[in-house]
Amino acid sequence: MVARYELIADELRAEILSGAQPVGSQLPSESELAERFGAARGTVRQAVAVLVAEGLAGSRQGARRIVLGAARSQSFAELHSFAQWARAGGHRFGGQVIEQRRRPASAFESARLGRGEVLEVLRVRSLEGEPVLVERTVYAEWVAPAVERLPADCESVTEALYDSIGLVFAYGEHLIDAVSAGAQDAKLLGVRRGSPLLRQRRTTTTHEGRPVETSDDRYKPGSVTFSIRNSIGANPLTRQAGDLRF
Amino acid sequence: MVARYELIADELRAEILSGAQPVGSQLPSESELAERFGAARGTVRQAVAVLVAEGLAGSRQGARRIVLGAARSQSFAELHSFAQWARAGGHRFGGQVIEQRRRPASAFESARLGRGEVLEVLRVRSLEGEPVLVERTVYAEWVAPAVERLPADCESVTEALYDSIGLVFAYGEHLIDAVSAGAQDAKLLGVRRGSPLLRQRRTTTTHEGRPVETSDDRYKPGSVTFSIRNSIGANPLTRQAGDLRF
DNA sequence: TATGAGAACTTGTACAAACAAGCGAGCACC
DNA sequence: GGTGCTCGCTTGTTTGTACAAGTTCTCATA
Repeated sequence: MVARYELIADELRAEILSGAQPVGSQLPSESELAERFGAARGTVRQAVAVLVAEGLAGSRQGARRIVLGAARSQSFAELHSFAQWARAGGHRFGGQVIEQRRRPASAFESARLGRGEVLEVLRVRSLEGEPVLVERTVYAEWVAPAVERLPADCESVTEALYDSIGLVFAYGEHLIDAVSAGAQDAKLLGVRRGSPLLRQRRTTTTHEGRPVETSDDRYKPGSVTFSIRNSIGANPLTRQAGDLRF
Repeated sequence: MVARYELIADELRAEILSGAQPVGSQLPSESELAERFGAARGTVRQAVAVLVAEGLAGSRQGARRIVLGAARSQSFAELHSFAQWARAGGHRFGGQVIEQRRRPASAFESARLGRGEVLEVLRVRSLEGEPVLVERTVYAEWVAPAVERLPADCESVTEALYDSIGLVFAYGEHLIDAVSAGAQDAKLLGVRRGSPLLRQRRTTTTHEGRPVETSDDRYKPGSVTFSIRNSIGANPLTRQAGDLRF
């Protein structure tokens, strides 16, 4: 069942994206929307809260909400899965496993994924036929068998794991910085050694908080950009002093 | 006045950060918390929603909320202002204007900041005595006079502008990618030309949605990392195909 | 021992009502 | 003409209630 406030949010979002509510304009008041949709004010509030969280609208006490932007933001799945992101954007994409092996977990890894063996996989993902991303993923022992059963050119690991063992990636933590390309990175991405790469290190867990994987993803510059919209009172991105530990 | 749910959120957050609620543990149910704080369930719900939005806790229907992480996330001010961020982290920091001049707005800039002249400022920010950030900021015409009045070694531009003209930065959009250091970047940051830099391009607006500035900030690698935590149903960071237009 | 139904618990959605607090326009006054 | 105040509008906070929907554990049954 889809919630009422989601439907209302969808409708309002569509108006913003279509330009019916241009950037800079004021949204109708909560009471007006409540009347229009025949819903309680609380429900409408939840709906507009969605838009505010997406960065489409801005809100402050006493004044009407204003439209801040008209760009669609992505779902968790699209952020997590290269394949789902690329597909949603209408891009041509692919993937290929370069190397894959089991090994004992390092101290750092066992702190995140649990003790025992881990499965390390090196993949290259391409966009529009060009390699843009080197993915070094380390899977926890309990998912390793399922990952090993995947074909080397598996398009979407996320979807394949869901289909095979019902695994759902639910939470992620991401660290973003820049590094210079190592010899292997350079070769795989077709850039010079030492050229800049955008690095995204992530750890993903299931609903229950059980860690599934950590990954070191390196993007060729110019291929991908991360984007966030924030406001006073609501912002998710943080900046950390780098300590160069890993 | 501070809202009740904020106080409750503060208390719960403190418990998580202190380790009284370790990562992976379950939070008390809403009814338990409601009783403990003598508040309605709705109020408690708002409080835990804050923690979920901060990425500290995870939530799904039917199951108890679990603690996901124990790292403090930052306020908007800390993300926006280098000075406030550095101060909150207890770092030694500084800043210095290298160059500053007015010029007509480019087509790209007048689309964001409005027509007319703009003020371009080149700053270097340092952390623990070392230069870590080159900031190329372009201010809209209406804030230019206030910016020009600032001293060259102004520590916090954000705070100074608030004090002098009551300007509040309320909304921001951020694009993050990696670039290689140009000759000027390299000289100012003390790195080799071509070495990787983490770039954050941002546009900031006031409460009313009026654009104030756009900036191109370049961080020395290893000095600063961006971090976000996300989940199914709530994630603010997006990935964009790079089009190298600017 | 496994399986399935069920009950208890927990979070999600929706409505209604009331008051607090901030904003902005309009108006009176100097 | 400008200044300051008031009033209406709008969003923010809080409480209470009811039901929907998903999870987890227990217990009876095959």
